[in-house]
Amino acid sequence: MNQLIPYLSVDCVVFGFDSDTQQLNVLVYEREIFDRKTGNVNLKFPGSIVPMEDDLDDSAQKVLYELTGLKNVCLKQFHAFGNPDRIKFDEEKKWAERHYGVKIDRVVTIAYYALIRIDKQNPEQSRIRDKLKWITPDRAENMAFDHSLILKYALAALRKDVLLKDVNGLELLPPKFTLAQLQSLYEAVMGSKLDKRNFRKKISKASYIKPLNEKQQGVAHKPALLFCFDRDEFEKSKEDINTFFI
Amino acid sequence: MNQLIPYLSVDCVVFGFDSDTQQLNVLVYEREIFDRKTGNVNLKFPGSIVPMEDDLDDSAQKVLYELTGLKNVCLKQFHAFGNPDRIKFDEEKKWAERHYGVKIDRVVTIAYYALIRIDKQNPEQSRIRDKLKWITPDRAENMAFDHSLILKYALAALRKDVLLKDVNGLELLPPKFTLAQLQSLYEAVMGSKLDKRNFRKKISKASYIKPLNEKQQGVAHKPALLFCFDRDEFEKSKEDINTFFI
DNA sequence: CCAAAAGTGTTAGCCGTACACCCATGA
DNA sequence: TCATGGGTGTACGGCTAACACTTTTGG
Repeated sequence: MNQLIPYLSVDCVVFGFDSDTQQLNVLVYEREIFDRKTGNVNLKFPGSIVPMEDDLDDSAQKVLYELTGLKNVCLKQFHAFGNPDRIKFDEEKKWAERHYGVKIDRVVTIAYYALIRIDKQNPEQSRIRDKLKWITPDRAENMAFDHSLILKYALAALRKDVLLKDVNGLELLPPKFTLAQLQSLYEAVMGSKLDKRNFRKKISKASYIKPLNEKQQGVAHKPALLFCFDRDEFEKSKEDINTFFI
Repeated sequence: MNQLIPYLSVDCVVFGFDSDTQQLNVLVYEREIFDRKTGNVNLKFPGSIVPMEDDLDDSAQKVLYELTGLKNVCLKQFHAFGNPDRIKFDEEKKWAERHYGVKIDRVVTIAYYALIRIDKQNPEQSRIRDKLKWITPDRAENMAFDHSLILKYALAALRKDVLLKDVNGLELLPPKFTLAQLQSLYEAVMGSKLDKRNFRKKISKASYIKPLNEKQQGVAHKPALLFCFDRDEFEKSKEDINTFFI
């Protein structure tokens, strides 16, 4: 028997920021199914079918928890993908059927992005599972289903949300960070270079980014002052946006 | 038999702008079902269940076409609403079942907003059906299902998209418009007052808003110069956004 | 003492903001 | 001639953008 209405799933584009390479990364799940070597057909974003009784946001949080052991992660729904042909091949359908144990012809997915810290010291991070790995967005062509498209949308949504402070990119940084890390994060998200002095002048006016009395340690150059992020001040500062771009 | 997976629907929040009252309006469908007089429980946004073989965006376009006779309307998906309890009452379920002819326990809806011109001269507008009416957002408390919440999200999404030029508010104005109309549109969308002279200075720098050699007629005051909107210039001008709000 | 990244100031032009009066038209 | 909304300019302060050298540390 074929299904009569589309299945519903959530998929999570998990962003991390690697301060060493100064690049955004995304967490992908590696399926070991096809031996076609074209592109990244074995890579997909982690997701799951939404059970009849579960809320969408809860489903997404659950996926994240199972992957990373993290709770209360910054998670944002950004688009629903519902092209009837988004599961392109029969073998994809079979994979999905094996994976979920139901017969599947069509799945509409609600996509979320999440911001987490890539933090090798953090014990919770060790829960990031086998079969999951970080890749950079430019290596994400030709993923399974329409997941390369989902990533494009996720990046655009992240950029938009950061521009309007709908989300805070600082979720991607460790609790104590340097201005250089912060700048390279903004550069990675916006996809453009910024002037160091002008950037610092601007940031010094942001009440929600606060200097600590603490410096970097063990670096072979002048140690940088560490800063932290004040969530409450950030929330307050959102109200000041009123000008529009012509 | 109860359903095993959620139904999927699209709902459309259709925005229009009334230049006379200088207010945003939304198009609502009036159900004549309940005689509870609490709030607007009989008002909902037009929508439909998504058939197994239809694309989400196409479904939304179809809903709009059936309502207004308009094609190629500016239409933007902004959020999926999937709380398992969003259809709150048994009588709501029964209404939905009568309306769609299937047994319904849960519906996840993908919400779109659309921008159309309220234009009494336009013959296509005459196709706006009985049972549909324009109301202002502040009169939309307590609508059916979670539609009051959907409206809040729609307004926020519209504001955000207009701020970032992801969408053009000018879709709400007639092809030839005055700067006063344009200003009151921006004020309505942003929810704030703007200074006339400063607004005009800003607009005069926007390459995509072009003066015509034509004036208002039949008004009991100095007739205003008419302007029009250049879609191509608008698309080009999007690239200039690179600064972020601190 | 060398390499590496941190940290810092000035200038010029542009943009946002605040503010008040005359003009063209139809009634 | 009056009521109505259209249309205009200026000055100030703050922001953006462009640009290069000194400082501190570990190796």
